[in-house]
Amino acid sequence: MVFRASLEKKEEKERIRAELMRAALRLGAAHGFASLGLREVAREAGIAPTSFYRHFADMEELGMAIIRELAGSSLRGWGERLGDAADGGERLAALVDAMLATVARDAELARFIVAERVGAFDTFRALLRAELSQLASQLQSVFTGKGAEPVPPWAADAAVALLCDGCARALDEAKPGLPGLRLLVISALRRMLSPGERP
Amino acid sequence: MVFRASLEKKEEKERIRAELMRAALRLGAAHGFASLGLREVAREAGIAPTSFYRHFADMEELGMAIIRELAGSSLRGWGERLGDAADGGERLAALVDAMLATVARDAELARFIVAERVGAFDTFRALLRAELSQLASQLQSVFTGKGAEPVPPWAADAAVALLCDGCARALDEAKPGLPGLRLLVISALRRMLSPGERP
DNA sequence: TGTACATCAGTGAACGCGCGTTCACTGATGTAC
DNA sequence: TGTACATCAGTGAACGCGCGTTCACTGATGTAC
Repeated sequence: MVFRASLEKKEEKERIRAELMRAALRLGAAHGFASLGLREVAREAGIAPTSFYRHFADMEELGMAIIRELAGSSLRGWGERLGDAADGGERLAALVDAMLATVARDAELARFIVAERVGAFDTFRALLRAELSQLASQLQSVFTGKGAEPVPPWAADAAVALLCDGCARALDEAKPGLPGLRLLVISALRRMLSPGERP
Repeated sequence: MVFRASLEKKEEKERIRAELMRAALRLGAAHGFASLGLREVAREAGIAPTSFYRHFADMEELGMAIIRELAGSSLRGWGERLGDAADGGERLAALVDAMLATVARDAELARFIVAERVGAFDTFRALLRAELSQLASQLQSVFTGKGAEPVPPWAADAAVALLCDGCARALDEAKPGLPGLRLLVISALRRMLSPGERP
């Protein structure tokens, strides 16, 4: 009973903390994260402005939590999908599908990732670069293992950049389910990662 | 005399207008364009807050002017350098050098371009996409003309994305003159645009 | 078991401050005749 | 040439408003004994 009550209290705090992150993503997708105010986010999350401080010291700390927790788990999910598939072609398709699934399921988070990756906030760029470099490492090892010619690190980095660009383009598509973009991104990734392959 | 005086007055207005754009780029590089206020920009430009309205209706209009005038002319410059060089390898080097020259000469503008290309402001994204798609068209025609295999449009778009990613990476480099990045970007562009070439 | 105390998430009042915008005004320059 | 008027970039005062932050408080939950 004591443990249960304790869990409920901590869960409630965690719920509000998550709500603050969601509120920031929701508002940030519309006007940009940099333009958000603490009061604006608290209002959207349904709490008093002063309660914000029970969870984060300021907006920058909130943004860092979004990157480490929400963006990080999404990007790690992409990497896992990459390892699941069987051969090279399927692996790239699985990776792109994971990316497109994030766009479909959580467009606000996807916008945050592609925007802050190159935005004005140094801290956010550094954290996202660290997350994305892990994906590049996975790409490199997965695609080097099978073929003759090893994938150079710069090609893996370029592939990640192409994936993020595809993510940004998917966010701007009028019809989200349009299959054209999916194939274009897969083609670009294949060209970058397996330049020696010819049909 | 009448014409000369008229020119001087218009030149002075143009000078302040340009100063407003520069001030916005300077401040935006530090905190993000979306976070900028009209008063903050006017202060940085050395004019009274109310004078801002003599040039732009609001911050969005200022941003659109930055894209159309400053960013547009820089990007058109990249495309011109692309046409100048002789063969394929030199052309890519010239393009990347033009991009790196923009980073060196005007890092604030470069940051604005790469950030707003994928930022939260729909208007800015659309305008920048239009500018960059011209560069993609030039890439496609230049690299299709010479070889056997035509460059598909998606590869030209991907090359532009790689160039912008290289621009963002150059902005984050501690040592700006470091030649390593230049070669990496050229390699990625070559792989994307001439997949059939083998030494 | 009950009692007394500690912890801590959420709150409302209050603060000083900078914001975007309006308005009427100044003064230099351009135009008409 | 001079004179009278129009234009218009820049300005300072003023407005109401939302901001970030502080503070002391409430009340539910956890802990000690």
